[in-house]
Amino acid sequence: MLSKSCEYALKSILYITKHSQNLERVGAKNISDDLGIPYHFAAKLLQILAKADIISSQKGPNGGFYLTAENLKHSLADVVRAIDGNGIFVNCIIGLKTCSETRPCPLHNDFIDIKRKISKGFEDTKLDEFQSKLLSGEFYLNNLK
Amino acid sequence: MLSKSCEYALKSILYITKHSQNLERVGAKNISDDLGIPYHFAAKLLQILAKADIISSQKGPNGGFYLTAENLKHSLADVVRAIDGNGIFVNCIIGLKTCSETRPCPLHNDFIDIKRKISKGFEDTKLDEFQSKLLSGEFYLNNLK
DNA sequence: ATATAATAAGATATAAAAGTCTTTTATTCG
DNA sequence: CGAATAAAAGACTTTTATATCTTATTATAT
Repeated sequence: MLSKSCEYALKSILYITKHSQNLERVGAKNISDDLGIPYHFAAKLLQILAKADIISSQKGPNGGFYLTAENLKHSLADVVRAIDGNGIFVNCIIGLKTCSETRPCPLHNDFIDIKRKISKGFEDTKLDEFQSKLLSGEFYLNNLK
Repeated sequence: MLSKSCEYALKSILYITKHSQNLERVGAKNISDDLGIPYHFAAKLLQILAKADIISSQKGPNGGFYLTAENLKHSLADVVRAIDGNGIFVNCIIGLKTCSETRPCPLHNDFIDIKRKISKGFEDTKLDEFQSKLLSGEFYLNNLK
């Protein structure tokens, strides 16, 4: 469904959303340790997200990743697009490049609605609305604790 | 979303469904040529499907792959399960092994319905009901013609 | 018997994804 | 200023998925 990289990126941004209120910074090390993502791998993904303006970063002591009001307006779909591209939202289910409304594959009609639902699922989840939900603590982000 | 192998398998079974009425046989060569799947790769996938009793096969001259009434009762979900497993239907969207109803990840509730829809999409498409639809000819199975 | 075509196994190649390591740059703070 | 910190950047390796090819076996039709 999603690449491992994308899963990691989503977990990471959920982690930052939860652990960074009012511009508080979270280090790549914490993210990597708590979520069980290899450090350098996490760092790379965070850099991509920062470059795409989905998260903010600060170098140096007490530096780390954080979310501005602007950042918090992003949806999870933005994260998916930054890492995996938007194939999952638009590509033909059996991988036909020429599949379209006017030249549909046999499964096209059965899956347009499903793809719309997937799209909506990621699009509707904006980080700011999500933050309070995350803080409630009834959700789990890793496999260990 | 689906692995390339799974896309190929779905295309192949749709091809057989369309080109094999009443136990008529379709060669792996035809499938491979018409769908643009490397011959030996297609053959391997078809063997998996045959072993899983999703399609039937016949060796020797005029042999090939075909669908019995029994085979035609299968859904596309069976094909997906035979090739990719059922992860797409049940796995956590961010890959948490411990994600469940009682220990949900932050996205769990947003995606249970979507996963159900995906499941239903593949499950509802039984080959027999599908055959007439395919024969109408308003659907396309390859990128070329 | 011979030709056909699936079945099977395995060698090899290529590409993409995942993971690791090292160096550079920006920033804070003593 | 200089040392420490932490992100940025990019090179590199490993692993996994995909693809290609070879060779041999088995079943079946004519």
